[in-house]
Amino acid sequence: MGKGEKTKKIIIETAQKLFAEKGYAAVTMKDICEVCGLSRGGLYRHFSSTTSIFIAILENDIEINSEIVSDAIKAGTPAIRILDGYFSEEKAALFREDNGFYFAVHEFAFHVPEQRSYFEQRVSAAVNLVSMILKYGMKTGEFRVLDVDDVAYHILSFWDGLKTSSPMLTITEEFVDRQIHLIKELII
Amino acid sequence: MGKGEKTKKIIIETAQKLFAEKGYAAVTMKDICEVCGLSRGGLYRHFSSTTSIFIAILENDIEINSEIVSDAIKAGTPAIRILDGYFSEEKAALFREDNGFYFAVHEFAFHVPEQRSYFEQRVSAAVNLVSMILKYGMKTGEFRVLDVDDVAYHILSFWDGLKTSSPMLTITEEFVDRQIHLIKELII
Amino acid sequence: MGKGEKTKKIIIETAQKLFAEKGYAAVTMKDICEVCGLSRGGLYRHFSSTTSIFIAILENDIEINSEIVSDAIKAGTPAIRILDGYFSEEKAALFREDNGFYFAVHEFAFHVPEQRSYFEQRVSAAVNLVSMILKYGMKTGEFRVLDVDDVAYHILSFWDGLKTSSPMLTITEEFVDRQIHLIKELII
Amino acid sequence: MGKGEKTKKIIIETAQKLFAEKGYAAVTMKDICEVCGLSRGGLYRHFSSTTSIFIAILENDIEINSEIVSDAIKAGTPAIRILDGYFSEEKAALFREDNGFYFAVHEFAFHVPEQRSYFEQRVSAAVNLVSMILKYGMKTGEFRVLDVDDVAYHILSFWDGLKTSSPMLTITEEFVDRQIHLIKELII
DNA sequence: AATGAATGAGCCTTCATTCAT
DNA sequence: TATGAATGAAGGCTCATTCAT
Repeated sequence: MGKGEKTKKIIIETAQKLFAEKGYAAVTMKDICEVCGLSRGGLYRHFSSTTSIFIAILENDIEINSEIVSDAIKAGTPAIRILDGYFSEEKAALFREDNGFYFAVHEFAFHVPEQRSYFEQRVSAAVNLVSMILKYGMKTGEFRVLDVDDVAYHILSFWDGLKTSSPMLTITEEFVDRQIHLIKELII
Repeated sequence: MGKGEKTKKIIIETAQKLFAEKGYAAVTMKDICEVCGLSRGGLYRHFSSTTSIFIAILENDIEINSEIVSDAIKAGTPAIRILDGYFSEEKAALFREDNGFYFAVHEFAFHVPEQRSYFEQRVSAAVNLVSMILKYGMKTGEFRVLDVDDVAYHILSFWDGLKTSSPMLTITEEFVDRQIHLIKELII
Repeated sequence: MGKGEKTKKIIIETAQKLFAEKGYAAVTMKDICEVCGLSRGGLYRHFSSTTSIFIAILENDIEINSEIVSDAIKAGTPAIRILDGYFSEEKAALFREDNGFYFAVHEFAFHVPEQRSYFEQRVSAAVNLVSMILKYGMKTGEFRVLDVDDVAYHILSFWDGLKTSSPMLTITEEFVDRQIHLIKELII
Repeated sequence: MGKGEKTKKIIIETAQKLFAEKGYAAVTMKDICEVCGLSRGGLYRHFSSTTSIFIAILENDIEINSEIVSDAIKAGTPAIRILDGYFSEEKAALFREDNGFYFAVHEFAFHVPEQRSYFEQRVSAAVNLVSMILKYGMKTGEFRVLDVDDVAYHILSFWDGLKTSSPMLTITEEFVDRQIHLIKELII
């Protein structure tokens, strides 16, 4: 990896933390310079705007959950186990310190309409993931839902609401566990 | 209402539309001057920052649903009818043009931590409202839920996710109707 | 004249001197702030670029020679006298301290192609002026030229060359007088 | 010619076109890097500023007209023929695409006073050239002028005005031919 | 109450210039 | 010789904020 690539990687990783902390709109190029320990000109050599940095973060931040899930399905893991895995990851995300990045993604999509495709991709990827698990659970006879896609979207939307608000609310683990329990009742 | 009060009202109403359109962070005092047709000094006579204007909007925007619901309960309206009313209002909000204001409220809460109480109040008021309906439905025997508060929060979080993302996604009426149907199955 | 108008006038007049001194391309908004004793924001309230300031100067700098000449013609002043008057003004311009403004106008026309109309107007106005004098002199029998327009353009081009180079060369009064004498021989 | 010399030559030639197109003041080292296909460091190895590059261009661009003219005189070519040759070269320059370089030279002289000697040399070389032709024409009895130097400077100044403005004005060949004709009448 | 002129701070952006490789 | 990463200074531009009118 060349020197330029290394710097780019540092920028992407450091900036992501900053966006998680301050949201999308409040971050300036100057802020990013500071946290990266780079001069103005040095940062501009690699990125010309916060928008382009954010896009680079999104491209770098592709979730690989999908593979984990399809591998588990191939391996014959019980659907409920896979679902639990998914839920515990989502739960963990709620309590991670970079918890605010999820909100920043929403803010980015709101403020930069021409880049909404990234947002839409994330949403549909997530819906597909949940759908995949549900369909598999239907096949194994573990789950019983009326319309897989609707339920998948419902679950997604629920998590979305929770994750978007979590930086602003005090949420306890027990509370999240009860919510997870509730969803599981809905589909079993 | 004195002239000052009138101007204040105009500012609050006009600015709310602007926040709905551009979100919280992107709106400047200058923007508000322009849409209100006021000069800089004129606006500052009434408000000293976008934050204070946003707070005034929030205070002005207190939802009166609560009364409608409690009145309906007193009147002995079937719980399912009340719930349907609530849902159709939420649905309507998704397709209103000021659809983005809901997102702006989240942005405000994220960026102005010291004012999160407004956000928390809104959330808890909404949870209480749904709780009230659910409890009433339990009493009338129309609904059957395990834990009223958990379900209320679940429903809230679902709507929250939907409303927060709706400005960025294309959502159809049929889709929302199916989601509402799904929730109703969950509690009946 | 309102306060804004006054400030605008000050900017136009002060900036013209600066352009005369430094040329068009080398002048920055910051420079103009400094010479005008205005803050950045204060200057930007009135003009958004050096280009717009330069245009305002050009609009303000319309030469009124044309009227002087036509008045003189109406009054029956000998053509040679009118021509002498024109030449002595041009000569004076060569030795004035704002001598460089003429070059700045050329620079402006070169660097801002979309605004060349101002340059073309100046050139054709000047040609017309000289033409007018020559035609009058032909009528009074004082001058004898083959083609009035060609000679007018020739004279203009000569002065243009002199004026454009004068800030960079050391030119003496005697030299200019001899050149004027030469032109007069050409047309008499 | 070593590799360094070759690169230097490329820079000088490529940069001259750029100066002809954009003038002196608007060209940056970065621009020159780009048109030369050189990196920043690569360019700086040879030249340390746009000024030094411009000077190198001027040194490289010494006109050899003088020799052509003196050779023609030695060969006994009629003065009018030599003058015509000079004029047609000047005319050609007006319609060449690097037409703007002449203006760039003026700009350079205006903005870099400490290097005006190059400008002065060019002017006096040109005056001398025309003087030489005129004197020769006087000797052969072809021309009749009062003061050779004054007329030479007059002619020069006329061309200078034309060449300096030509990038900004639309000039036709017929127009230039008529102007040349006019000058010839002046001296014959 | 309201206007709009002015200030000054702060971010954006582009370069000239240097330097390790 | 040449590359391209990095610095830092300079100028552009926008705003929040104040103030005389």
